[in-house]
Amino acid sequence: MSKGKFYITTPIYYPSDKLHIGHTYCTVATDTIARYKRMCGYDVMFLTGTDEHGQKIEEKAKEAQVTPQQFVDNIVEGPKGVKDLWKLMNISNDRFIRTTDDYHVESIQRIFKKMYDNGDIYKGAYKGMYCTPCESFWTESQLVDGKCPDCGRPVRYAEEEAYFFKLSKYAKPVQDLLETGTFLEPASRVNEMINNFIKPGLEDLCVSRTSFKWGIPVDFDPGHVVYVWVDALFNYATGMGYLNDRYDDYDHYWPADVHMVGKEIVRFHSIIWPAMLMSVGEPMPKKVFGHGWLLLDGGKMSKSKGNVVDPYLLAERYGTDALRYFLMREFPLGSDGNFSNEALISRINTDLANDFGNLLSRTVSMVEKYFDGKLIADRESDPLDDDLVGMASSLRDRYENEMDHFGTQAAATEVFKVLSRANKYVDETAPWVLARDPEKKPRLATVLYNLLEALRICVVLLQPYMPDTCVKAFEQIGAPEAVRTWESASEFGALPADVAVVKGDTLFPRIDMEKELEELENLNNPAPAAEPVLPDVTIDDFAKCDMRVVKVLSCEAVKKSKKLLKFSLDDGSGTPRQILSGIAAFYKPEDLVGKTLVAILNLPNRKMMGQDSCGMLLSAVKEENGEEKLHLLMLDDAIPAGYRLC
RNA sequence: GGCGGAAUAGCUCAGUUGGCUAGAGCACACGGUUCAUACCCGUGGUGUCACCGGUUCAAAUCCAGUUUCCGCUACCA
Repeated sequence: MSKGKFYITTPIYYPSDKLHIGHTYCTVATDTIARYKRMCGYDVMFLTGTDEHGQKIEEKAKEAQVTPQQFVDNIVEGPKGVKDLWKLMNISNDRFIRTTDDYHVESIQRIFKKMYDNGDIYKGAYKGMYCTPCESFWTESQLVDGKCPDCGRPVRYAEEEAYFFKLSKYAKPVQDLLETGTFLEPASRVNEMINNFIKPGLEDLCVSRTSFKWGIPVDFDPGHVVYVWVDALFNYATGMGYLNDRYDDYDHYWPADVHMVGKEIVRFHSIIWPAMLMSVGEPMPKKVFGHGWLLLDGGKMSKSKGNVVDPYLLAERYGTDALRYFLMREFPLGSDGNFSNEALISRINTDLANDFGNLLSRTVSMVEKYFDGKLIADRESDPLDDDLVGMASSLRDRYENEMDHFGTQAAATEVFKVLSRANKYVDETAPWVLARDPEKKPRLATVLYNLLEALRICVVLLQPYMPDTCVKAFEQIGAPEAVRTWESASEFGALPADVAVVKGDTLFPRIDMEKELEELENLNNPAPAAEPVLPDVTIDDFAKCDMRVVKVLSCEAVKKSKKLLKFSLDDGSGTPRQILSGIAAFYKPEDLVGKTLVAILNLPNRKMMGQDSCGMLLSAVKEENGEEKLHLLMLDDAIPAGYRLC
């Protein structure tokens, strides 16, 4: 009965922080595909996990004053950790690999040795500019004014003994792999990889470090730890038992059918990973699929921007299935999508509550009302039925077509076209009119049966998206296990003729958009504790500040600086005063010319970017959503320059 | 700087190899309906298809150039 094996993976996530909606997106996408394949009858293996080594985690653990192992244990296994999140999102992974698992560590050591023995890993020197206090290497381009970008101290040229992987040796076969077939999708990424990396010449890859300890030791050379990408990428193989005894289905599942990855790591999966597999003589995965990102307001989600979206909050508020559906329906997998609360709620209301939930509700209600919950077996069909029956019968084919190319968005759209057609069918057939005439009972039963069947087929196909909701829907329309299958989705008429329904809870309650957006806003931005008022000062202290009204004579951006604007100001003295202000992110220089502002004049002069700044412009500042908001104090232009504030 | 992508309705986007009066969903307005979750059904579009040339019987689609945005990547006084 099995159509063969299907091995699919997510990237293994880096647990230096809690995961956000972006990680959730990737994992839900992989899960949806995995569930789809299982439903089709494939022997599916779905692997996800965490990539737990590296310097950053070592540092984070140090900050938190725990061991690195304790640190990652907490984020992976702890409350609201990675595993909890996947449980909440109803992720159906068959295995979960942690790169700190014993078997993985042993495998990696064997793999490293294997590549060393066959000459693809050799000892060399890692060269670069080194900052001793930070224990970090920097490339020339990372340096700021020739100094360490972290601490600003001088760096020196240094060499560190390290192992290298002969990536260059595999440039040609990797290029061939990328250029032939459909190894890397979307195809637009292929050119990016070839033009940016392969054509300019691949450099050998540094695969060991001595500057930190939190990693897998190179067992034949103490002091070296295996660098991330060897450690991380091979999880896809070690998780199946490659070179370890923990699992023994590597031969069965390898090569992977799809590695789902974010576009930021396409490079590692489409160049380095194949090269390393070639080195150890293993077959290539069949496909790497680079999905897009969820953007917020058109920009990348990032912790420093403070705009990460919390999947826990959304799933708990709207339900896991609603969130899953939204993520899969709103954007095509290959491109970026804009996430917004408004889009989420709108999608839930229109698709799930109005079209799907309400159709189920009205259909089941009518069967209860007109037939006491159990249809009679008599039938009377009508040409009015043909369109709906035809669409529902052929839905599986259109859906399959899309799903086989990761078209989760398009496949869901096809399903909803049928649901929408069914709503129209209710209107066309007007069952409430039929119900008034006892003679029309067979016709009425036919109409309601057709609706239940259309629903059933749609629900079968929605299972990969919304597993829990679909079970509830099946229960309501009285669909036994046998008619919840992939096979049954292509047969219109699989439900028993005298099917009995059971009205249940509303699947998706409608959400009041305005109210909800407001509440979300409050949840995400808990009214910040008003900044405490500073300790008292005396009137004399205040009087020491010489604050004056100034007029902007000219204003220009400071070259090479992202933040600074250079002002020439009329302070009433007759000589222009120069002040530099770090507000370029908030104002265009030309908009400020002629404005009336306030400056403190008696601050010590200060050099910025080599230029003098004589005083400081006053602004109103507040931090919102982790983002600084700033407004210059602007006064009535009627106030002349040089007036003092008191 | 190099390579790539994008620009279509108020919003989000479809539009395969050139071929009917350029489409969908959302939002909005009006009408219908009462089985249903204030839901559903119908009707409603004057869009310079970013701009400018060109090829063609015919261009949102192909070609050259321009602008803006984005991605990957490199680098520099």
